[in-house]
Formats: sequence, structure tokens, C-alpha cells
Amino acid sequence: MITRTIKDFSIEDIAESGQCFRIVRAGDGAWQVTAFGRLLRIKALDAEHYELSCSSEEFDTVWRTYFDLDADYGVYRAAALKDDEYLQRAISCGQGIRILRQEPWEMLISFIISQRKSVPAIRTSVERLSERFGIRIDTDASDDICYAFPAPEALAGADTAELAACGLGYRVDYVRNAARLTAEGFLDLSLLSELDTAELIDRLMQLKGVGIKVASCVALFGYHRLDTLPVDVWMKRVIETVYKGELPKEYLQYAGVLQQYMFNYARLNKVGV
DNA sequence: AGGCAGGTTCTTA
DNA sequence: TAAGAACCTGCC
Repeated sequence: MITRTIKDFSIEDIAESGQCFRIVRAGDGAWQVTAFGRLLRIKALDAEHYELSCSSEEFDTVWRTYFDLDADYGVYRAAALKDDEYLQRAISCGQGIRILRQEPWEMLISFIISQRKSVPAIRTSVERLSERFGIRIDTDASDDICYAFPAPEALAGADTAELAACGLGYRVDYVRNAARLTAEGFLDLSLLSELDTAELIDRLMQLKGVGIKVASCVALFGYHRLDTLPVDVWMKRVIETVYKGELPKEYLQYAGVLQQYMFNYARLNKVGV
């Protein structure tokens, strides 16, 4: 157990920002994070102080990167135009949002599943998949049982009924197809990080069940391409009602980060609904 | 209780 | 090239 001072960071805002599906409330005000086959418990002591259930070394080698703590979000926020009232408000409501550096494979499958699903429903599916096909994570506390996100091989060999039981619906074949291609080596997600953002998105969209929105989410959340702007129903509403059809081009470079503030604020306040 | 959910694909002109 | 229907199922 360690304590750290972390600025511009709110585990709650991040957990509810829709970019990740495996950060859940642990009960005593703490949050449980599952990633990289590891489990982390994190609890806010005050606005800038956090208690984390890991060693100092694990924090530095795993979680510091995962939470993107070496990035100065003040730089991204500075890209917001001064007279853009909507974005300025959105930023002040979500100061603690960061773009996590999650695993491409997990992002690909999670966002394939996300289509036509609510966030709670996505969480349920991802959790069931992990319980069924993921490796059990060892924890000191025997009470919380936790499973890693399944490996490609595990999903590639799964039968239809098992996958359907995870609530995948018509997405079963999309998921299994991506898993097989990855397990058999036809799709090398780590190699895709060599591509520039446009090529990366094109390549991802060659997969069944991956359209522009899912590919953009994978690029942003799995490959940390901050210049990617996933446009979902919420962002569509924001762009139309607030920005008259187009975001300022000044926002392009950090569109993914700024989008996250806008998206969060839009959902909180039901902008455009 | 029944519509809708952070979309994508397939079909039709 | 573009618009429209169909798609599984869980959640509110």
C-alpha cells in the first residue's frame, strides 16, 4: 500500500467517462481497476492524494503509464479557445479526466461489443467474458475474485453458445473473428502502432464489426492517438447543437482529449436531448 | 413493459 | 454514393 500525490486526476471521472469498462466501485469509497492481468485498488484521500494497493515499483512501471500520469493535461486544456464557453465549462466539470493507456486488444474487443449497448451493458458483457475466459488474478484479499481480460486464444476457441452467454448477441462472430485472426497471427495489434493514425484506423476497419466509431475508440484509447475524434451519438449532438456542425480546427491535434471533456459534460447535462 | 443503447452491415436505388 | 432497415439483449 502506497500513497501518492496526483494532480489533474479523478478516478471517479475516469471510471465514468466511458473509455474503460473495468474500473468499478469497490464499496468503501475505493475503486477496483483491472488491467494488464493485474488488480489495483485505489482510493482518494482528498483532491490530490491517493492510496494505492501496489508497490512503489509497480506504480512506476505499470500504473503511472496506464493512468498517463507523465502527461501535463494543462497543455491539452490550453488548446481550448478562450471564448468557447461550452468547452470551458466542460473542462471545469471534468478536470480529472485523463486518456488511459489501455491495451489495444482489450479495447478492440470491448468496443466491438459496445455497439448498440449502454455502458452498464458493456460492463456486464466484458465482465462475463473475463470470468469465463480470463485467467484468475491472484489477490491478497481472498474476498474479491477477479479475472484478467481474456487472451485472443481463449476467445478464438470459444463456442458460440459460450460467447452468447456473455450477452454478445449478434456480435459473437465479430469478436471471434477478431480473436482468431489475432491468435493465428494474421492480425498483429502491436505492429499496428507503427502506422500513422489514418492508416491505423483503416486497418482496424477492415475487421468485421469495426466501423469508424469503434476504430476511432481503439485508436484513441488503445493506441493513445490523441488526434482521433470518435463521434458517437453524444458527440454528434454536441457538434450539431453547440458547434453548428463542425468543431474548430484548432481542436484537431488534441481532439481526443477535448472530446472526452465534451462527451462527459454532454452526458452529465443531456446536451441536445 | 417496451423502447432504446457511445454502430455496423446489408440492401436497395 | 446515400439513405434505411435489421440486428441480439440487457438496462432503465
